[in-house]
Amino acid sequence: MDTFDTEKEFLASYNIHDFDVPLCTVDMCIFTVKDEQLQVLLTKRGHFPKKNQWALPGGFIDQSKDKNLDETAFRKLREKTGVASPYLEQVATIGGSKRDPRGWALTVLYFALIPHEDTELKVDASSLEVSWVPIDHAMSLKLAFDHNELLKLSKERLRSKVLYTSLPVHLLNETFTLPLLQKTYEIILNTPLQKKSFRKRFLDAGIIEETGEKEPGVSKPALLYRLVDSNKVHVFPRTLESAT
Amino acid sequence: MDTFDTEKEFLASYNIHDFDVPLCTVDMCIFTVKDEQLQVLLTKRGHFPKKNQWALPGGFIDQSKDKNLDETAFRKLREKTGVASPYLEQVATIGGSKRDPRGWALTVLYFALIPHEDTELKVDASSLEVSWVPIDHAMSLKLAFDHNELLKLSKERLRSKVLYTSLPVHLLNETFTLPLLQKTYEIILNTPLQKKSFRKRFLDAGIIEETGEKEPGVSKPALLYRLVDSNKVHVFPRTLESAT
DNA sequence: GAAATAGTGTCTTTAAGACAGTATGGC
DNA sequence: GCCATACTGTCTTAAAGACACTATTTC
Repeated sequence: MDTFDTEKEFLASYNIHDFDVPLCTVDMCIFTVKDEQLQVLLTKRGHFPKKNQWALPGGFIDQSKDKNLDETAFRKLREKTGVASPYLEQVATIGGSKRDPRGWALTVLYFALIPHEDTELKVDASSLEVSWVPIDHAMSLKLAFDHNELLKLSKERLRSKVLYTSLPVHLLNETFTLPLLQKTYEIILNTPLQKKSFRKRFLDAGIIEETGEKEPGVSKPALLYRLVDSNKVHVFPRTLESAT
Repeated sequence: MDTFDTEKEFLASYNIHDFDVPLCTVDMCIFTVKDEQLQVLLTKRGHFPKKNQWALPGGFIDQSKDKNLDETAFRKLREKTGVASPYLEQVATIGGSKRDPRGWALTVLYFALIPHEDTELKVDASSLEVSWVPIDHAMSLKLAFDHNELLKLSKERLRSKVLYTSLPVHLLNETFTLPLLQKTYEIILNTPLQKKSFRKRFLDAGIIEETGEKEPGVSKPALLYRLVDSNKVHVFPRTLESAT
């Protein structure tokens, strides 16, 4: 070892294929709220392995297209949904010898939040079908690889962060009403919330502002709000007391 | 594509070396509190690339030894410190084309918390030196690869979780006093805390119990406590109001 | 005016911050 | 008894929960 005098010499002789390398992918848990339900995007796999099984969308890093990991995730999301500006967050990285029949495999799991109105589902070459699936139903399916586990991790991360952050805003359109936002929280947490404290929480935080418009509806119109800074996630000083 | 009729046929012809694969490593940010300072373990690299530079300990997945990613992290920690039961948590996974001269490289970053009394630093084949370095000093060094960035991420994750969890308990021995625990929080957060609320927080949470022993000292001895469940991290309902 | 939904007033509860006071050990 | 440090009492403050109340729109 280290028969090299300089880093340049070392690099000239280095070949990654001399080593055992794990299979390496990015998988996405893409969430939206649609028909008063939290839903996740699933694809039916078009190729081996696990051909014809439902799975989370994902795939390999493209070393020529992706300058970094986040770009891989953005690309996957765009390929399936056409959405360009989601909320995106890493959940975890799972690796092991048993999770993929091809060998030691590692996947970087992301979750994305998008307003479902923005999406136009695309069946690309790698999938036979692409569909929104209500989360409880998705969990009851037998997904490919360890994707049931990945989905569970993502759902738990989402639920726990919803208790103390402004994340669900990213499931709505750019302008939204407070009653709709509260409803979105309630759907994700599966529990009713107090109107008064919910409104106070957001209004005191100074993270939203009135647009001046109102949402017309069947009764009294609600004020429309937008985020003051659409890239910032607000962390509240206390968690909601939510039942499970 | 898909000239295969069965998954078995597909797998028989699959060879990972037919594809562009990223370099894949695990890096560790190992924290302890020693001499009233938050310190991190650094190693001076013994091999190319970045030979002779200080870096976070880390290395490749060993497909024969490591059944999953966490085992790689545990193994790395054991190799450097001899510690077998740390608190271990994934921070993030960073990947990109520019971070390693060998090519597109991905690293799974973990942080570990250990009581420094347990450690026996080991200079193994891969490093010339291994040392605890106070965090501020470590950040001022020019570390190998993007390890300054990895260190910053880990430090921020630690600081933010210390505000609402019981994490720092894992920096202490199995039995500890509340004044020492408070001191540990204050060192990490770099701010004094209120004694009364700090004690109430822990005692009301029901996560620690008296051992019946006392810590002898220069004045009134403090009661010794231990964790009721040493594997559980407690999440408090509110964050501490800490200045930066 | 009735129905429906948006939004407010106000009281309670919980847990943190501030800070002064008491307790208990070594010497 | 004195010092140092551990521990407690008690008041204040911030933000959530409960829930009844008022406001504004469509019909």
